[in-house]
Amino acid sequence: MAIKKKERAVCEVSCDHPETVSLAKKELIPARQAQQAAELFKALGDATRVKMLRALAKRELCVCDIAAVIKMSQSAVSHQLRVLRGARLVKYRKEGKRAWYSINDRHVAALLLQGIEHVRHA
Amino acid sequence: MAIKKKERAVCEVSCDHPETVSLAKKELIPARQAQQAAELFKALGDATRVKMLRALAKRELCVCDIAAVIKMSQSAVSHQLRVLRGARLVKYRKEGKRAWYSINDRHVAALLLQGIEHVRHA
DNA sequence: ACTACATATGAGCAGATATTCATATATAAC
DNA sequence: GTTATATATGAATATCTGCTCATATGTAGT
Repeated sequence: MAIKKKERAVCEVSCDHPETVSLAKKELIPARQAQQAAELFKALGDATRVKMLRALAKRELCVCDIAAVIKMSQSAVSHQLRVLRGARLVKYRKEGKRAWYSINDRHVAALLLQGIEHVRHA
Repeated sequence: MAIKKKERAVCEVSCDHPETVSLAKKELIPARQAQQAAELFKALGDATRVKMLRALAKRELCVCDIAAVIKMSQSAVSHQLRVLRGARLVKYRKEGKRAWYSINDRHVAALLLQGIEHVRHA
């Protein structure tokens, strides 16, 4: 009974196809990788950030230029840039008062564009 | 004064580089596309869904098998499958009581794997 | 030192999200 | 029909997110 209760806590149904399930379990993505991939996609999963990244993929821009281009407040842009920095999707350099942002590398750009292309043809 | 207030509502700073900004504005991704791409990435932006999709990319699985593989409740899996269906990331067929799910197409699989590869080498 | 400006950040709030629990729906076996 | 099983879904809840507003930090010019 204790055992039955424990099993229920994990999975309350029992239609399992043992070989398939054990194979799939062996090939299951490690939790850490899944979490990191999810965080990457999550950082891409906001319309404001997609607009920003798409613009930054074309050219380096300073914060207030980004704000002007996508028509959002400087504060909102700055907060979102922090998210993008945290996910290593953008890099930046300081020049006097300005901070010039650009997309981090071509892999990020490729991923972004692939997502955009996918919805364009769907 | 009314005008100044309106401008502030859009962008309260004024360090714009006019040519760069107007170029970037011209190339700005349409709002609708940005929204759709964001929704696509958002659907990929959860560790549970990444695990599910990664498993479904390898083979077709029924709901309770998915639950067993990723060790989550049937209900939680079913709710997440709805999200994945909504984003057209998975397809399914009914066979008696069972629902067999698989990844929708190779573009989705490619996008997923590209994201996973990116975090693996980062 | 003082002012102006560009950017970053913390608090607060409104809306979204992921899970659990209970239940509904649908199919199959008896 | 009744019962068992597989899946779907609604409600409730706790957590997270994205924005605004106010303010802090840092740099340049006077």
